[in-house]
Amino acid sequence: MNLKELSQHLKLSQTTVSRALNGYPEVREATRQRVLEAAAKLNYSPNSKAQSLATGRSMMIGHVIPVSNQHEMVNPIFGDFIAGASQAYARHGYGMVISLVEDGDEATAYRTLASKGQVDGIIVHGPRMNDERVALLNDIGLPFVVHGRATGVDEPYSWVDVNNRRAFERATDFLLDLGHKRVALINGLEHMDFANRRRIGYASALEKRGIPLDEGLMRAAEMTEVFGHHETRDMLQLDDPPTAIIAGSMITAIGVRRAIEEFGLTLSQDISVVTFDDDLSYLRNGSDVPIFTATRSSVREAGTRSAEMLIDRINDPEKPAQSHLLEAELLVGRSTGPAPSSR
Amino acid sequence: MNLKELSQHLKLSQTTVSRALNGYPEVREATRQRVLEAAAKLNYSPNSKAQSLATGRSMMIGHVIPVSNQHEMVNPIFGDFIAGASQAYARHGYGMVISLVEDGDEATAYRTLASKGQVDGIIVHGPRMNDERVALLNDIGLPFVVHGRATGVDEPYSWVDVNNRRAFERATDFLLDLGHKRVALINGLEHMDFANRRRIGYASALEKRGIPLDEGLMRAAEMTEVFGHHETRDMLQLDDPPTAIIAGSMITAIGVRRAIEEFGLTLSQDISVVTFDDDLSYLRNGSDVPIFTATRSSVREAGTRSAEMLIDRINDPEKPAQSHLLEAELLVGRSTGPAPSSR
DNA sequence: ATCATTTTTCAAAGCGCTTTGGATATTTCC
DNA sequence: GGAAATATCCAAAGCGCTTTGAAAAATGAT
Repeated sequence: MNLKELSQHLKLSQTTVSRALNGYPEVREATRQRVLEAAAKLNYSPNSKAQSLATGRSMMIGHVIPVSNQHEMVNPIFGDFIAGASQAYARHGYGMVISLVEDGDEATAYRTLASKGQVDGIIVHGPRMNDERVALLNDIGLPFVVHGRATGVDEPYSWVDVNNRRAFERATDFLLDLGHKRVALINGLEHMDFANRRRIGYASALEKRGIPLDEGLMRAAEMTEVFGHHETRDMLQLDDPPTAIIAGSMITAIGVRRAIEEFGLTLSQDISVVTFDDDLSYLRNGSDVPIFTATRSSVREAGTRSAEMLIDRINDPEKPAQSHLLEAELLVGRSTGPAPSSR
Repeated sequence: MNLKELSQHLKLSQTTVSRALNGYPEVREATRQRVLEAAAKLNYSPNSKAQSLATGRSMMIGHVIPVSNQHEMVNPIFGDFIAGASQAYARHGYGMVISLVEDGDEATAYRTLASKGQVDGIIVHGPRMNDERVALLNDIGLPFVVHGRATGVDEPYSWVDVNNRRAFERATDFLLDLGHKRVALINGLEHMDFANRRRIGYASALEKRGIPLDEGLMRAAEMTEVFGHHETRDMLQLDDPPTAIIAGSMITAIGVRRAIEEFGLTLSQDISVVTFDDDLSYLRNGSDVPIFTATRSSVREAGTRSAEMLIDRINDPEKPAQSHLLEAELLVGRSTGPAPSSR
C-alpha cells in the first residue's frame, strides 16, 4: 500500500492525501478525517526512504560506538545511555542507527554516515584527549553532540558531560576527611577524556593537602571487574598498602570488593571504597542504603539530554555550540569509614 | 556531490558511473578505474535513501529491544549481542537500527518498521512464552530471527538459542552430585521463555533424584544484583536454608555472593553457587580460574549467528525456517564444593 | 570494404514521497 | 447578484539512485 494506491482508493490526489496526513491546513477537516481513517484501516504508513529522499531529512540519529579492539569490549553504560536518548528521539519522531566501530576506524564511519545521508545528526561516544573527531565533524558539517568532552580541542562543539573532575575531587576529599592518607585510584584508560579529568580531580584533592602523588597507587585500564580485582590485590600486597580506594565504575568496584574480601579485610572498617556510579538499570548501587559510597550521575539522563541537545541543533544548525554539565551527587554508603588508626 | 554531478564531471552517463561503482561487467576496466578514482577523490558515496528507494532494499536490520517498563531496565546482555551481530552486518554491508520499545508496544513497533520500509529484516529479542510476535511477523512477511525461542508457538520460525534447559539441568545435577539436597534457583522472570526453560531444567534434575520441588527455594524476577542479594538473604534466613544456589546471570550471582558474605559464610565451603555466564565483555567470570562455577555460552556468538541466519533468510526468504541451538559449557570455578555434612 | 557480433555507453522511466504553482469551488462583501 | 477573497484540491516536477531497452562504438568474420 503506497500513497498512490491510497489516493486512488480515496479518489483524491496524492497531494491532498499527503497534506492531510502531514497536518497541513489547506485540506478540509472532513477530508482529513476520511484520509486518516482510510490510512489506519489499510495500515498505510509512508515509505520512509521516499519521504526522506523528498524532504532531505532522514529522521535518523547515528550513534557511533567505539569498541575497544584490544578487549573486544562494549562499554556497559551504552545500553542505558541509548535508553535515555531513545525517549527523546521517540518524542520527536527520530529513529536511531548504531554503528559499532573499532578504535581508529571512526573517522571513516562518520564520513560514510554523512555522505550516504543516513543520519541527520550524530552522538559522539567515548571522546579521547585531543580527539580529532570534533574537527572532522565540524568540517563535514553534520550536527553532533559529544557525550563527554575532548580536552585539547579548541574549536567549539556541543557536549553533555558529568563533572568528572569535581566528582573525583569530592570523593578524594571525602576520604581524606575521614583521615585516610593512602588513597588509591583505579581509573579508566587515561587517554579517554573522562578518565583524565578524574585523575586531575583526584590529584588536585591530594595536592591541596600537600600529599604527594604515589604512582604505585594509581592504576588505569579498561574498567572491568577483573581489573578492579587484580589491581586491588596487587596494591594490598604493597609494603604500605592503601587504606582507601576510589574506583571508576560499579563494575570495577565489585572487583575491588572481591579482592578485599579475599584478603579477609572488612569494607569500611579495614579499607574504604568509593566508586563512581552511573546508575545503571541493571546494576543499582543497593536498594536502601547504598552498597558503596559513590559519586552518582545517571548516564540515562545524560542520554536524554544529549539527544535533546542534538535535536535542537538539527533544527537550528546555526546556533552556537551548547553544553551541559551534570553534577554528580555524593552518596554515603556502607563502604567507607574512618581510616584505621594504626598500621 | 551526487551521481549526476559526478557523471558530468567524468563526462559519462549516470548509468555508466552507477554500473562502474556497483561492479557490473558491462563497463570497461579503464573506465571503472577512472570512476572509482574520481569517486574516492571527490569523496562521493551514493545516497542510501535514493539507493534503497530504487532497489527496494534498505540494507538495514532492525533490533527491537524490549525495555521492561516496570524497572526501566535494559537487558545488560544487549550490548554484547549487537557487538556480535554487527560484525556479521559489517561483512555483508548491512546497518543496524535500534528501537527500544516498552513491553507491550512491540507489535506496533514491528508493524511500523515494516510498513515504513525501514528495514529488510528483524531480530526479535526477549521472546516470551506464547509470544504473539512470531505470528505477527510471519503475517507481515518480514524476515526475522528470534534470539531465544517461544514455547507454545506452533508456527515455524527461525531462531538461535542456548540450550537453557540442559544448562540448568546440568548445573543442578552438578550440585546434587556434590551432595547438596537443598538447591535454590534464583531465576529470571518466568514468563520469559529462557527463564521458563531454565526452570524446567532445574526441576527435571531434582525430579530425576526424587527430590520434591520446594517453592520457597525458587525465586524469579528481573535479574539484577539487588534481586540476587535480596532473595539470598531471604533464603538464608529460612529454617532449612539452601546449601547451594543457582543464579541466572553473573549480575545476580554477584548479589548472591554479597549476601553470602554478609552472613559471614564462605563460598564453596558453606554454600555453593553456580551461575549462568553470558561471557559479557565487561564482566568476565574471572581471569584464570573462574570466580563462579558456571554454565557459559557467549551471547556475542549468539549475536553473530542470529545476524548471519537473518541475512541468509533475507537473501532467500522462501527457505524453510532455520534454527541453531548453542550448548553451554559447564566450567568449574571457585564457588562450589561438597555439601556441608552437618546442618 | 561490408556485415554480424560484441563491448561500451546512454537516455529515460521508475522507486514513493513532498511541494510548487495553478486551477476550481466556495464564501464573503458591497 | 457579481467581484474579490478564501478554501480546497490537483497535475507535475523533483529528490538521487537503479535498471531497462536501445544506440553507438569497437571488434571480428567474410
